[in-house]
Amino acid sequence: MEPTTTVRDQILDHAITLMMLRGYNGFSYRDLSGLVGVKTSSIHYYFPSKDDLVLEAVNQYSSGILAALGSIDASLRADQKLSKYTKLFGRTLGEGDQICLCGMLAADIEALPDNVRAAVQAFFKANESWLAKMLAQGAKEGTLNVNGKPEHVARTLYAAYQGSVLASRLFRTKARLEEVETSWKLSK
Amino acid sequence: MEPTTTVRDQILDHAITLMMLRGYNGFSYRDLSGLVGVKTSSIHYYFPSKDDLVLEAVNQYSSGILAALGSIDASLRADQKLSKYTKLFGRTLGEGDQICLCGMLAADIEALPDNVRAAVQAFFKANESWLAKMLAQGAKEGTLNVNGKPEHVARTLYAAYQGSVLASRLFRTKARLEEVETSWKLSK
DNA sequence: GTCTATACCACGATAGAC
DNA sequence: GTCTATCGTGGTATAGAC
Repeated sequence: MEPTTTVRDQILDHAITLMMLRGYNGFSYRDLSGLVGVKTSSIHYYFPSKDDLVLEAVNQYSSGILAALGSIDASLRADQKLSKYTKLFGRTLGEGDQICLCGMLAADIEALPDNVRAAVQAFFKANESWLAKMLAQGAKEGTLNVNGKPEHVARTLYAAYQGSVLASRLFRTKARLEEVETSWKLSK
Repeated sequence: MEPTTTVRDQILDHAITLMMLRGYNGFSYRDLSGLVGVKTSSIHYYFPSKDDLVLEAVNQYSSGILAALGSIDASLRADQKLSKYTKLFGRTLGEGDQICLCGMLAADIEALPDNVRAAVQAFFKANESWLAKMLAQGAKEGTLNVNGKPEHVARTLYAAYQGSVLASRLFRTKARLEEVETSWKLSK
């Protein structure tokens, strides 16, 4: 028996993928119509406006990533957690042509309503707060290079990940993403 | 006597500003028409296609930034150079709503032709190579936190700047950009 | 070099039948 | 819930007069 997905979920999934590829202004209801196999008017039934669609896409994407973050074994060393985090970020790259949905929407943010901005901000903060805890642990263990307050360095580290996934796609190489990890790891 | 700017230069300048604000798909010939005061057909006279316009915009933007980079006093300490670099990046933020043109186009890269991708890559590499030299100097002086090979750390540092300018706009605070600097500076 | 006029297509969105 | 049909708008681009 074929695993069934609702039309609504298919729309949402394709919208996420397309936005990670081309951004908010780079995909259309027509694109989704072709991918899902329903007319654009049916998509408006589920998501009356494009802004509605984007907001729900961010929420779904965010839930998925944060759940994966939460399932990282808390008993690992900090440098091991950092490796897991890099892998997680690497997965968003897909075939090498996608970037983090929230990084992409941060680029498009001036065209988006406030509720989307708030959702993207929340995603950033959740990541930064997870990284801050990890850095604090790494500083204590002596496994990571933490030059400053953890919450402070965490924001820089997260920015480095967002920037690196952008550069990885630009140069078509995953290496740039992995370099972020090694720039924070201490080899004693 | 009024300082005169050619129509062509005005188009280019406004195109750069608009793209730093809303990206490649977020501005139109009509927008430029309103800002410069000529019809869209006149813009096509100077830049036959939008891709032509973008390519020239990148080249102009790149020249300006790299010239500013080149004019940073070579005799400064590395940590002082880093501060100058942060200021340079902060200037691109404008009223707080703009990001680096090449960072923005990196987000839109899948919709752009190869010659634009090459130009954006060249801009990234030029910045990274400047930062690598600065980091090498900082490691020798003991003024900067360089954990790894300079060329390697430089790519991470540049990614952190690109990511931070994105986050600065998202959260409407310049502080995030300035944090990058302090994450690499050593206070002895 | 700038204009008017226009072609042509893509877009988001809605009304209403089924 | 999905469709057909359509509306209005905005987009890039071109032809041709001035």
